[in-house]
Amino acid sequence: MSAENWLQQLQDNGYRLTAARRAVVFTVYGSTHALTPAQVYDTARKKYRALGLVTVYRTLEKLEELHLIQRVHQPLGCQAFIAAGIGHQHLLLCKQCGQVEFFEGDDLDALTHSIARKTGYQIQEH
Amino acid sequence: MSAENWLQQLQDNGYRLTAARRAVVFTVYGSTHALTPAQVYDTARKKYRALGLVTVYRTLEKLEELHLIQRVHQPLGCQAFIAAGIGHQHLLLCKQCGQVEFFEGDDLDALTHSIARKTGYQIQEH
DNA sequence: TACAATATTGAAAATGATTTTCAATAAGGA
DNA sequence: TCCTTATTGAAAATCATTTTCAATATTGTA
Repeated sequence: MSAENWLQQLQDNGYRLTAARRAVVFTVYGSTHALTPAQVYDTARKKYRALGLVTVYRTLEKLEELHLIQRVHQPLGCQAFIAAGIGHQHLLLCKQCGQVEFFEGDDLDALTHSIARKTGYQIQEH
Repeated sequence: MSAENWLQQLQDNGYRLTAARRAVVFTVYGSTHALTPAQVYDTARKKYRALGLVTVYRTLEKLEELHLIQRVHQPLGCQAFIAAGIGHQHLLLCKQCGQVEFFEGDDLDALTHSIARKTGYQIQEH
């Protein structure tokens, strides 16, 4: 999955391709770290100066909707985003406190079941 | 560990005992769910009407400092708190994205090691 | 290629949560 | 009881996010 592919998916879903969106897509796609909207803004503005912060928020919203990025919660400022679907991801979600944890790897099913058995957590999503 | 014990710890650490703090302590201590500052405010004000939201923030801050409560990240509004140290808790923390997950139970050590081995996550805290 | 319909834009204003400031008050040691 | 000083709540300030809106740019169609 390439950055161009993300743009293609935006277009396929009826969204227009603009310089602003390209800048945001290439920024988030190219990062290995979770980025806050402000960080995306700062970085993407190096590619496209006229970019507005509002547009960053709106584009991230759409990328999340298409499951191209994943929302992640930081200990402090909260709310950061990172490219989704890198590898095969497993997600543990606590329905009570809302915390999530996800792992990459292929043979974690037994593990998650084990955790569910031992702790009472239910595996809600996978 | 009782609510009175929390008050004692506040006092032992040089903090004064006030009606406002008592209301906050009893509220958070008595909840099995993670509560947002606003929720703590609403509930605690039933015990002590004159309570201010600002004081809730300040008291939560101190309780967290003393490790009596734990900050937890909600999917949406973020920032909620829950009593810490209920049972024997294990905490998984991802240093990259900042997400945490904690479990109760006693025999998860083997599990966390296993997870660490399989996923490359390092067990940072316990 | 030119046009027209309309999605998208950035700026500014609005909102909502959290933090800071400050003068009045209350806790707790002497 | 008195005195020092930590704590208080209200209001103002700050910061992130969302909404509003008129100007602009994209894309399908001719």
